[in-house]
This record gives sequence, structure tokens and C-alpha cells, in this order.
Amino acid sequence: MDIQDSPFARKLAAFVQLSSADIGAMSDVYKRRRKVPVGRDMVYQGQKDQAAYIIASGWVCSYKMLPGGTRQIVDFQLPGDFLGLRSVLFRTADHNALPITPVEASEVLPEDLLNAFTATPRLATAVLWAASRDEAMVVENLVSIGRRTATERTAHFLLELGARLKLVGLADKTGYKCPLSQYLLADTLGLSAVHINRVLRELREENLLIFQGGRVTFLNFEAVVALADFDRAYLDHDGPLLR
Amino acid sequence: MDIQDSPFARKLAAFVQLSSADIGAMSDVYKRRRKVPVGRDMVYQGQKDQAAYIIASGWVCSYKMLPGGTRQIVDFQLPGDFLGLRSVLFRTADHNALPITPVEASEVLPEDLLNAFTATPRLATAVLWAASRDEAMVVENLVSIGRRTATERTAHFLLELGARLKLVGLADKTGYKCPLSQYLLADTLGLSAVHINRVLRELREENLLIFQGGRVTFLNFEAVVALADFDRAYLDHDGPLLR
DNA sequence: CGTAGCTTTGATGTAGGTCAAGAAATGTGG
DNA sequence: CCACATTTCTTGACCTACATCAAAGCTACG
Repeated sequence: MDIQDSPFARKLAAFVQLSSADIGAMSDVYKRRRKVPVGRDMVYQGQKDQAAYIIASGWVCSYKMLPGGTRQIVDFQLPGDFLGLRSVLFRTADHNALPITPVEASEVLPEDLLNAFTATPRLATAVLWAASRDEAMVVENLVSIGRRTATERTAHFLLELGARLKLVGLADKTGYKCPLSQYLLADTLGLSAVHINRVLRELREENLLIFQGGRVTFLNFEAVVALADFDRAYLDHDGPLLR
Repeated sequence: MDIQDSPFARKLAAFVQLSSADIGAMSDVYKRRRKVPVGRDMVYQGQKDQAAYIIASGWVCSYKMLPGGTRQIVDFQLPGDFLGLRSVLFRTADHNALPITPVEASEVLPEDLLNAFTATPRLATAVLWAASRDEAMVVENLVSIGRRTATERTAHFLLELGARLKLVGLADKTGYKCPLSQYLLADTLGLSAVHINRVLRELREENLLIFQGGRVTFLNFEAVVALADFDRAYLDHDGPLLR
């Protein structure tokens, strides 16, 4: 794939107009392509001098383990997303990352990243923007878990996933392919798997959405948006914000 | 105050060694000093072309409102912290920010910030690092609310605050001054104010810590760390990480 | 075609919410 | 420096959303 057509470049290009120099710097960063199988951690907590990755295809989840053996999933990385930026900046990973589908990713070495930032500040700004977008999602998740009911936060999360996938052309208004199990959903939303199951049944019986057979289908998109108090604007940005 | 002695410069200097050029760029960024009284929002959701701020003194809380009138506090900004970086990058604020003590802050204009990044990439990297540290805290909060009990997450949060304040010289192992009400604590931790009160009583009666009279006092620091499963490393960084 | 991971459902338990109301602290104007 | 108002804290009684436990039916794929 040409660098300019990669999901990563597409995403960044939504924010800054990248010059050919910027794109050149990106191709340096974006070097070693790797395939990673399901179920083996790509990053694990406490690991030193961890590389970062840019996801080309597949889904990854970033999570933290707690002493009791419970897990909290913090975020998912989808095609075009950066994985492990914090691990590079802090020199130590503070979380784990696990592919939940087979993944193709490009390894980004810390030096390359920092050199690219120094050489092309616009790229640094673009990466900062992408990191901020991810943080905005984590924040929205925090709000969900803190103050929304199980049903609201499930709906909210599934809408958010849809919006992200739409950005990279993997979803439309009717729904999207979704490889998540109810266990993963539970660990994302701070609920038990049993309760997630009941919530999903309720959403299905209310003709709001169907989560089944590896697919999310919205039956009544507007009603789901209303239920979840979903802000459609927050992941949409018209054109490049920075010229 | 000399720029080099500001809490902001101190914090960034912990990450990158800033050259005099970097410091010069910072003084451009770090320009208009303002005083803000308690209880008037500095940033509010939906506001366009919002400035960002660097806090010189005082505490600010960033929060989101939900339709039911409930509130989730996402983070606190303490002296040296950046406020509203996302608002600048996205051109629209996605949250509110409210001083909970009188605040002195320097306004950072979007242009100045972006110019500084272009002129001195090291500064951009440093700001990216600071933003990542803040995100790490939001993540830790998410984990708390998702998977820790009320007692654990309260302990965790109070330890984290202590660690942050220690970085800017406002806390030691015995405790710190803390202007938060139990209502603020509740909205931070996704609990009700009534329950926070019970949790604090329990922590007090177990001789773990006292939250009273605008002060947090640790009676048995080690026990609190153990209870909260607090990772002391994650906010400590020995020296500049990036040379 | 067996076995391991998912999904579904029922029964029961509990952490934390809500409501209510008094006590203490804090602020404000005279 | 006091009286009054307002917020903040504290506690008790009761309730509910979600967890836990248990067990049966699915899917899938080696």
C-alpha cells in the first residue's frame, strides 16, 4: 500500500495538510511491517523501551490488569490508530495491548519518531492531535462508566465505535462488522458479562440495535443516539483544522 | 516570576532538557497572566476558538455535564498544568473547566502555541509528553471507576493527587492541603456524596487517612498504597527522559 | 465430533444510590 | 463581633442496579 493511502495518513490528513516532506518523514517512521496473531500481547505492562505501532489492519485492545484478576479495557486500536505512544514517551509501558483479530502493524522505533518530530513539526502536531482525539474517547468512556447507566453506556460505546470505523470506511449508518465478544464489551464498560448480555437483549427487544454474529446493526439510529446522549460532532471534523 | 522557575517549566524540564531557544519560545506562549475567581467557568463545552491556559496557582476541575444534571469530573488542573489543549487542537471545547480556588493562569493563544511548536520541536515533544501524562491519569481514573471498589478508588485518587502535588512541591508523605469538597470528590469518583462520606469515615476509622478541614493526612501511607494498588512509579520520572 | 470458549437465562446477594433531616462549618452583611 | 444564610458534612432507613453463582444450550474449529 502506498503511504498516502494508508489509514494512518488518511486520518492525519484530516487534521493537517501534510507536505511531501512530512510524508517522507512518515515513511521513515512507518517502516517495519509485522503480522501479529490473536491472543499474544503486543505490549505488556512494565516492559521497557517498547516500540510503538501503527495499525494497518485488525483490532487491538489496550487494557490494564488489577490484582484481583479483573481487567479494564481502556481503548481499542483500529486501523490507522497509533498504539503505544505513551509507552515510547515514558520509556515504559503502563498497560497491555492484545490483538483481538489478526493484526498487521508497522513498528515505530522511538528514535525514528523523535527524529521525525524534530525534522517535521507539522507531523508532531498531527500526532499530538491524534493522541488528543484518543484521549477524548477515553474521557467519554470515563464519563460513561462514572455517570451513565449500563444501557446508556453500552449504546454510547457502540455508537462511538461506529463513528470511528466510519472515518476509515469500515462502517455506515446501518452498522458494522464487530469482532468483540460480550466479555470484551463487559471489560470495556465496567460491567459483568452476564449483565452485558441482558443489556444487549433489552436493546434488541426495544428494536434499537442488534449485537450478534460479529455485527452491530442499528435498527433505529436516532433513538440510539438519543438514548446515549451521543454527541455526533466530537469525532467528526470537517476538513483539515490546521493549514 | 521568572519563566524558568514557573511550575510549568519545572514540569517540562523533567522530561526534556530545554535549550534557551526553547525557553524563549515558551515565554512567547506564556504571555497574558489572568486571575480567575472561584465558580466562573474558564472554558465551557461547545465554545469555539477557546484559548488554553497554563495554571500558575490554584486548582481547576474539568468536567462534563450529562442531560440528567449529573456531572462527571474528568481531571483536576494543578499549578504547572496545561488546561484546554484539546480545545485548541479541536477548535471547540468538549468539556467545562471551573476554578475551585482562585486561580492565576497564563492564557495561551492557539497561534502562539502552533508557532512555538514549529519553531521549537522539542517544546512540542515536551507538551506531548505532558499531555500523555495527563492522559495516563485519566486512564487510571477510568480503571478505578470501572473495576475498583469505592474505597479503593478513593484511596487511589487521593494518593495520585498527593504524587502530583509533590512534583510541584505542594505535598509530602504526610499529606497535603486539599480544597476539595466531598461533592467534588463524589463527582470525580463516580459515586454519590453520601457514599463518599461513608468511605472517608471508614478510611479514618481504619487509621488509613484523614480527609478533613481542607487537608489530606496519611496515617499509614504504606497501607493506603497497598489498599489502592497504587503504582508509585507512574508519576515519578527520575530525570529528563529525552536528551 | 469433541472440547473450549461463547451466549443465554434464572435465582439470589450486595455495593452503592436515594431520600430525609439534623449538625457543623463557612461565609456575609450589619 | 454577632446573627443569619448557605453550603458542607454526617448519619439512618430503605431501595435498586448490577454482581455473582450456577447451569444449560450454542458455535466453532482442530
